[in-house]
Order: sequence, then C-alpha cells, then structure tokens
Amino acid sequence: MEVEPLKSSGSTGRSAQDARPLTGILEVAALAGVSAATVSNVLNEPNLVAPATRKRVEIVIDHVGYIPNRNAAALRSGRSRMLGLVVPDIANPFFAELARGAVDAAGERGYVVALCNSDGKSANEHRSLDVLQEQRVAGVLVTPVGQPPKELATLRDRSSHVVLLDVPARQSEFCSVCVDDVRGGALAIDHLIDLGARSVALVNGPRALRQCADRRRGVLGAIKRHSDLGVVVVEYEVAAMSITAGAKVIADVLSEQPSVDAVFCTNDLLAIGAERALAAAGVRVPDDVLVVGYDDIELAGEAAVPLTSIRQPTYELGRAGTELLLREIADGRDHQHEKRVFSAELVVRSSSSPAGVSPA
Amino acid sequence: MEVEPLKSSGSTGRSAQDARPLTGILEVAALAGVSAATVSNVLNEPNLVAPATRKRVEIVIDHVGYIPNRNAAALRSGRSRMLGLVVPDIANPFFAELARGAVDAAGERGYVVALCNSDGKSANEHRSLDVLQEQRVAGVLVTPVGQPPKELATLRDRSSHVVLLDVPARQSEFCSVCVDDVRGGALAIDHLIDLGARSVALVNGPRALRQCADRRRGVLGAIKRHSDLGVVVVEYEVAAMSITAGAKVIADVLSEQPSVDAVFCTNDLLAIGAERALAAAGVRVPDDVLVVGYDDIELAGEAAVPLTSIRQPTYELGRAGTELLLREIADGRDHQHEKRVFSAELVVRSSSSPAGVSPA
DNA sequence: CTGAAAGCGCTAACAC
DNA sequence: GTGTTAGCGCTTTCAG
Repeated sequence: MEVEPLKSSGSTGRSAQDARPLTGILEVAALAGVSAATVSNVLNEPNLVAPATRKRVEIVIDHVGYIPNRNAAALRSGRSRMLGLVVPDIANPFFAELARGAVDAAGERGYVVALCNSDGKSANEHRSLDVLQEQRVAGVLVTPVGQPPKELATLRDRSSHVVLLDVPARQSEFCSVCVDDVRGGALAIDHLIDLGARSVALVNGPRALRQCADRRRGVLGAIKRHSDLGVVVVEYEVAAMSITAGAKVIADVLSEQPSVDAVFCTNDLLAIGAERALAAAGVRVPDDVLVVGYDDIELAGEAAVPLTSIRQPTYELGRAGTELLLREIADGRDHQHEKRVFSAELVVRSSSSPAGVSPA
Repeated sequence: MEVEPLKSSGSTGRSAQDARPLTGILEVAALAGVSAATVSNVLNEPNLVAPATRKRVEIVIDHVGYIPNRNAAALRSGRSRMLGLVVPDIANPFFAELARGAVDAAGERGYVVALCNSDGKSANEHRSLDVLQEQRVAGVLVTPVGQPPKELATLRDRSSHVVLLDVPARQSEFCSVCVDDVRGGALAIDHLIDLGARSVALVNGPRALRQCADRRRGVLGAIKRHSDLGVVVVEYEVAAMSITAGAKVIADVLSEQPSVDAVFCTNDLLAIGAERALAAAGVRVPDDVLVVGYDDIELAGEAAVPLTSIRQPTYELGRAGTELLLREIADGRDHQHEKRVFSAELVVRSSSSPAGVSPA
C-alpha cells in the first residue's frame, strides 16, 4: 500500500482545527500508511512502535487534528479516563478547594472529573453514584453525607473504585484520606486552656456528622487530660453550621453560661457568627471571651476580629485522594487499601491573642 | 421464545445491588422475553412501547439492577449526556456557586458535568477543551480566560455546542449568559456619589479582564453623567484581585489621593483588603472613607466592617447557562443564539452607611 | 408495536 | 513491529 502523501508536507504544526467533522483513527491510519492498530499503539503503547513509524503517525495525527474518542476506547477496553467526585456542597469553600486539588491531580494524569453535588441529601448522593456508574467512571471520590452507604461497597466490588474523602474509613474497606479532627479539636481546646480559659462553650454542628463528632471527642479528651484545672465545657448543638446559626446560639451561651470565657466553634462560619453576636451583646473578643473556629477558610482572617482557626490541608486532601484513587485503579486486583491521615494546624489570630486586638 | 419467569416474582423493588458484574441490555431483553431494541426503546422512547411490554421490561430492569452504559450509547448515537464546565478557578466562590447552579441544572436533566479548572491560563483552558472533546461532551460552558479563543468556534462548528459564561459574547457567535457589569459599576458609583463622595479611588483588577473593563466603564459613565458635581476618580490597577492586593494598594491611594472619600473595589476580596488597610492606617470606614465591593460573596457581610457590595445572581447564571446549552443541544441545526443578561443589585451595608457603623 | 441486523470508533488477541 | 480479525454495549434503520 502506497503511503499517501500529505497535502501540505510542511512541518508547520498546524493542528488543522478546522470545522471539519472529527477524524477517526482509520483516516489517520490510511494517511500514515499503517493499520488502525498501529495508530492505537502510538497513542497507548508508544514504545511498541518503531520510532520511524511512530513519528510518521504522530505527524499525521496533529496534521489532521485527530482527537481520540474516549467513549469508544472506554467501551472497548473497559477503562475510562473519568473520575467522579461527589461532595455535599461545592459552594462550600472547603469542598471547592478539595475539588480544585482533585481536578488538578486528575488533569495531570489525563483524567476528567465529573462533579456531583449531593446537597447533603443521601438521596442525591445515591442518584449521583448511579449516574456516575452509567458513565462507567473509573472511580469515584466521595464525601458521604452520613455513614458510607453500602452502595459504595457494591460500586467498589464492581469495576469502579472508591476513595472516601474526609472520612476515616476502616482501612480494610476503602482507601481514604482525612484530617485528624480529634487532634484538631484537641489543638483548639489546648490553646484556649493555655490562654487561661476555664469555662468554654463548644458550639458544634450535628453530631451525626463525623467531623463534628470527632472534633468534640478531641475537645472532651483534652479536657480530661487537663482535669486538674477544672475546666468546664458546655455543649451547644446547632442544626446548620452557618453564620446565622453561630450568631443565634450565642444568646443561649450568654444566658446559660454567664461565666463563659471561651467559645470553640467547629467551623469558621459558626465562629464568625458567634463573634458578631458577641460584639452585638457588648462582649469583647478576645478580651472578655476567646473565640476559635475550624477550617481556616480564606476569610477567617477578615472577620470583625480576625479569627483563630484550625487549618486543614484541603487542597492536598483533594490531590491525595485522587492520587490514591488513580493508584488503586492502576493496581487493579492486588490492591491494599490505604488511609492517609493529614493533620490539622492551629492558626492563631486576634480572636484568641489577648495582646494584639486590632491594629490602630 | 418463552418468557423466562423471574426468580422472585415479588414486586419488591429490590434493586439487586449485589456485587455481580454489570448486566447488559441483552440480559434484560432475554429475561423480559423481548429484543434488545425494545429494551432500548423502553429507556429512550417509552411511548413507542406497548404499556404491558414496557412494564415487564421495567420490572426486569430494576430486578437485575441494570445500569445502562452511556459510553456505548454515546458512541452509537453520537449524543453524550455529559457537559464540560471550564472555569478559571473553582475555589473562587463566584465560580463555585456558578458550578453549583450548572451541576444542579444539568443533573435535573440527567447530564453529568465534567469540571475543568483553567487556573486563569489559556494553555490550560486549551488543554481542558481538548480533553472534553475527547470525551465527546455534548457541550461546554466556558468562562474564557481572555477573549473567547477561536478554538471555541471550531468546537461549536463540530458536534459540540458552546455557551459562554460571564462573557457578553456577540450574540451571533455563541449563546451566553452574563451580568451587566457596566450597570453594576455605575450602581456602585451612583451610590457613593449619592452619599456625598467626591474623590473616589477605583481599585480595579487587570483591565484585560472583561469584568474589570466593564465595571470601569460603568464607573466612568456614571461620573460623566454627574459631571456637574466635579467628582474626581483616580484609578489603581492591581494584578491579583486578592485581599492582600487590596490591602497593599491602599498605601498608594492614601499617599497619592489624600482627599479620598470613597473606595470602590471591583471585587469583594480587594474591598476587604482595602478595609483592613484603611483601618490599619487609622482611617475609619465609613466615617472617613466609604467602601464598596463587588460580587457580594457570602462573607462580605462579615468583614471588619460589613461590606456594601454589588450582588450578582451567580447561581442563576450557572443554571441559565446550562439551560441555554441544553436547549441548544436539543435544537440542533436551526438554533438561534441567545444572550441572557442578568442585572446586578446593590446591597448596602455598614461600609457605606454612615448611620450604623457597628452595633453596640 | 417489535425484532433482526448493522455498525458507532476503538482496542486486544493473535497471526504474519 | 505490524496487520487482521473480532467484538465492547448500545441505537438505529428497516422489515414484519
């Protein structure tokens, strides 16, 4: 078979991004004077192909602007280049940052990330997982709404792999990445106790949320360790972890616990709300009451009084989760599930540093 | 061919989520005693199928937990149920909220959204569009880094459709959704002028960004309209639209424009930074200087001084863009490009309301 | 209304 | 090293 000469033999890397309908592997093969299989090999197993042939094919590929059809490839090979990411709320800065890490890591390996928002409802989470299965994603990253649904086990036992984000899964079940929230909670309380706090309000979200439960455990554990100091902790549980909720709960705190000298909120939104309500009630932060939040969202430093918080390596969490997932996908059968635990870090700002309240 | 009786004839909707390998349309067909084509019709054109047959097939479908393979469907039909979303920074609250709207709207119609982060670099944007094309997405939502690259036209002229987000494309080229930023800029300045501002600092991002350019145009236009008042505007351009940048630029403002009585920042992060720096310099907001931001991010209300801002219907923008895209996909050939312009809204808070500075 | 047959574009075994 | 031959699972004619 003759090698059909290219129309423009110039080495101008013009990618032929004309509006012409997409070229298939066959046309590339014909133009390069090879078979479809060889083109496929150039794409997927370059070192199985003789350098000269490879070069020739590559030239044709970018001459005609060939774009492989991953649908076809996935169908045939059973391996797709797509991952699913299911989060409770992509508008939440924590998950947005997580997503950024995941998308970056996936992109580097040529994978696409399909984003799903469960909106905190397990029905949505369920539906999302279904849709992702329909797309035959290679794997999913999930931050489950509640306990990891058994559906995930099904998924894992099928083709698709699963990595849990921000959930300390039992290592035998799934790969997972998470932050040590128990330690994070302890960090916060230790800091407050160091500063002399003896009557602290713990403003927590629904204890059904693992994060909330863990942070609380950390708090209680730390209190126990310091039992000699007689520190008192009163717990307040709010339904929504929002600014408004944080503001509202302060009324209760102030009336039920007049001696309160520190407030630890299990997320920054609550803490910002708390700060605001304290200010409104004429309570000075940090002079009268210390405040510590959790998550260290970008604007924690910009609250009425810049907020001391616990920072999680969020972006890294997303990256690490994706890397774990990709490794699991690559490993195939003999894969040992792995759990990566990141640790949180205390970031001290004015809301807990009696010295510098506000510059001026 | 005999209709093979189902093992458990009960109407228990048990979805058979066992770990069994995924069932294909053939198995469903066999169990229901129909052909694959009929199963396909039940799925895609239910009203072409006799109710009785349909019912039978549906029962089998959820009995065996059949999950259609969209890869195969897309390959065969040329229509995929996947959209691409390319944004400059998913961690930016504006784009996160936009994404939420897009994902929600897409999900309602059974579409998945593949998320790409261009990180403000057009090389990444380019790569993202390539990857999305490989996945043969039905369409893409893009917030281009700079001017819409011609690659988008190629994309549109191929199978895939394109909707521009947050960019007022010429209507003839693409569908698009955007916010009237010129009007938004004017809104801000009019407000400041109303409050008596006569020497305003305009802290703007790179004018190459359309948003920045438009907001500026709005400002300048409004000034012209009020030319009788002799309002002076001094412009400051920053490279990054961050809190830090906003804080840093204030030094310049204060030295170059001692008479400044209002600062309009073209995003909230800049404004929050500005507020902080003003406070640090002993300038009171809003008593000495009024501050207005743009975007009305969730925490604008929580800045040291709650921030007056211009709110964009971000979530709606994402939804509307997706709806436009899905309509365009459905319309096919004879489609009239459409531009939806949303309008921004002034949200007044303490940073520009001389009356109530801070509660207490 | 339903079935039979023919691929969509690609990859995976094998021959050569 | 490279080509040939079969499909992956589904949708789409086109008959019946």
